[in-house]
Amino acid sequence: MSEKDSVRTQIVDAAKKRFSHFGYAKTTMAEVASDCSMSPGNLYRFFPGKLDIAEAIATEDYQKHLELLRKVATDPKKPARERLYDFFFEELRRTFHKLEKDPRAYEMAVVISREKPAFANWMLAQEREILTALLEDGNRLGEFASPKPPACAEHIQSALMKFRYPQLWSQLPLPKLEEELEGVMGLVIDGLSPRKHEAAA
Amino acid sequence: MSEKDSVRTQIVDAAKKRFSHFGYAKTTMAEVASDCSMSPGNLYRFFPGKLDIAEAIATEDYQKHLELLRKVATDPKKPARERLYDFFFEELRRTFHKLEKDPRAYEMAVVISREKPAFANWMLAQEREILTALLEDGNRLGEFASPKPPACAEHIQSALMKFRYPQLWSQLPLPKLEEELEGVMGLVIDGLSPRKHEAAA
DNA sequence: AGACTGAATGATCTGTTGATTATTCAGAAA
DNA sequence: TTTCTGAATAATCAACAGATCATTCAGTCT
Repeated sequence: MSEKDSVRTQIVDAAKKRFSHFGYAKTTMAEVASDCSMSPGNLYRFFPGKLDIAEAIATEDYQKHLELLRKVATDPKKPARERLYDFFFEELRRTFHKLEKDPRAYEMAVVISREKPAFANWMLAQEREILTALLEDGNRLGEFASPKPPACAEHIQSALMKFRYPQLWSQLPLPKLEEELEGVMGLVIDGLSPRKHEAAA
Repeated sequence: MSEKDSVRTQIVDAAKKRFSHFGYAKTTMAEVASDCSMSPGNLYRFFPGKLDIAEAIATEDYQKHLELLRKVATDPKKPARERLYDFFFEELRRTFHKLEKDPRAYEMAVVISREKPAFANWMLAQEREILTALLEDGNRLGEFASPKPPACAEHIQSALMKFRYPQLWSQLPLPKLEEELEGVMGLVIDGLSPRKHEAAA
């Protein structure tokens, strides 16, 4: 199976080069196969289809991002509230830069989320797991008072949806988006209701 | 000028019938003109183009919705918090029903928001005005503690963006959406942070 | 003059034809 | 037997022609 895995990564690497250079639509399976010195038919022994190669690339890339998010969410030097901010700012900045300057990445994002909606759901679920742990941690530290962290994580994701696909919603520049994210997170964390005394920092 | 206005409404009415019966794309200016017993060219003395007729229809329709929202937001029998809930539930339900059962309305919404992005901004701004007044009222009643109502209204709109275009984001059924809206609004109003004492109802 | 018409214009849509290309699979190679 | 090939298939895409339609405007009517 290690043999198979190595062929898989060879295919993924070849496809990655092609996709990022010429775009998803403009690269053919025959080209990827030829880059790997194999026949087009052989690709299908490793992937069900072209789209699944793209998904493998996206998954690999997203895993790196997830690792960073996990690091941000568990930084022992910072209070939970700050980690929550960092989490979503990291999210916004990554997406923005990735889609802003790289039309190839944008193309792939569009194709994958159209043809593989489950992938987007999987990403949300991955992050929700991190978020849930962060909320539980915040509860433990007395910084948050969230009765049902998993549901709450979902609500936070809903509230910040706009910042997850920044260029889909608005053509706002990054600084403006950051300003708005700041404001919305302030609401989510502190709410509209008055406090009788200052909340714990 | 009253003469002109009456012709305008005649045109809008004819277009409304055609659009809702056959769809925006499938009705021609010639048909609308003929329904009004006038030549196609004459339409352009009253509207710059076809899209502007659609915009006039949408505006008229939206005004009714706005009136209802204003009523909801200022209901003297209810606390501000409840009015805020009602406001966004009303918004969600209207959009959902309108776009759900009427593919013509959906088509027009798509066309207008693609070709006239300013229109969507105008709608947001209208609602933001109502929302700002509601927040100020809530502050006055001691129910809210919003330092800058106009900015805060914007943030609330951002957080609830997902519920403004329900079918664009998710294929969730209305009850699921309502449940989620409930959760997000809870967050926005009460926040994640603990309260030392119960907030004012 | 001012209100209107309707033919002319050019942009956009529709349907069709001929590639191109993802995917399959019968069979060759190992 | 298992691994791979590459021709065959079917789906999708690109380009083009013709038709349709939004928009304009020279000219008519009142």
